[in-house]
Amino acid sequence: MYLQQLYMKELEDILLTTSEIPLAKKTVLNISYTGNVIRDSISNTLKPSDISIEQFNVLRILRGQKGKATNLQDIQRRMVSKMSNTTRLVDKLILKGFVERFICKKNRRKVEIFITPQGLEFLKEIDPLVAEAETDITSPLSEEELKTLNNLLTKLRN
Amino acid sequence: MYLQQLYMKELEDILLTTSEIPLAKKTVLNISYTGNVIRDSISNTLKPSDISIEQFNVLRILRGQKGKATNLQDIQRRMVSKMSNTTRLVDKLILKGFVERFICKKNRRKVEIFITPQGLEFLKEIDPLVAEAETDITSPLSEEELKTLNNLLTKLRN
DNA sequence: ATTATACATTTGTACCTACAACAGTTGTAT
DNA sequence: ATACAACTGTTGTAGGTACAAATGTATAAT
Repeated sequence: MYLQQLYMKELEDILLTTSEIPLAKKTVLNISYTGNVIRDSISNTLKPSDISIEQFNVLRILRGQKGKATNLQDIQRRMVSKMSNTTRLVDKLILKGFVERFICKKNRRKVEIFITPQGLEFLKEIDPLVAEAETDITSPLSEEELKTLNNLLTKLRN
Repeated sequence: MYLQQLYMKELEDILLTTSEIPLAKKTVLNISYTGNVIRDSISNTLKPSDISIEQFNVLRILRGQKGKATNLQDIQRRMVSKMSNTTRLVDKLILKGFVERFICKKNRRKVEIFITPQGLEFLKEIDPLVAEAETDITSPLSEEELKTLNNLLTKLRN
């Protein structure tokens, strides 16, 4: 806790200096840092449930398919962070009983992945916890500010 | 390339929907995703020099010390992302000859870490590349917009 | 002086990411 | 029909992250 506070304080200070650091560098740092803070927060929320953010995201994507077959490429396309290895992530979800994997009959190169009832049940339990964390994270900003922030981030990515 | 574009397009679509997703969830997703995009960009910039973002950040911190001794805690405090293991990062920088490590004589629990002339030379070469990437990333936004973005992110973190 | 406590770093383990090499499958062009 | 290229997923390796336990050192309490 002590270390964490010191560390935050130091970076906060850097990010508050209007000058000194070029604006471009400062912005890049600020987004990266905020992203990490958010990641940590969500990660802590999920920790008691013994699941990583990555596994959680895959599960949510599968639920979104509503029973339709999903192959690895589909999953990768929908992920927030690039996934060079969805294979091994799915392996772990299979071990937990949250997911099933079959070879696609129409195209044997593909694998079809489904969420199990246990997977759905699990998601149902942690969804509200994550939603709470999300509103908690964004609570310092008004609705108007959040909209502006979203617009600026989207514009930044072109 | 093909996959990458599809993937981006899909998330971009999600982030452009004004409704459907709660604003808090959308914002969290947007910041995380933008952070990843930035990370990838910087990472690609550093790739030809065979150094990771993390190692690069440690080197920059050491340079900032201007020859003063730096221990592991100091480094951790200044890092953008939490570092549960600076020891092994430093190990790799030592192997590359960019850094030296000594046991602190005043307090033998501590280690003192210094950047070597080769480390400084290396930084000098890649600094402009990184700066260019940073201005490139932020180029879609005006100076005013960047300032607003920084303020909103800082406010979000309280 | 001895013991307990805090500190600074290292080490071990499990998981994730990036990249490259590989293997099996499919589609296609001749 | 065969050869070749493209597709889909798996596996191996190197680095990074999070957490907990271990090691060695310094400081405080008694």
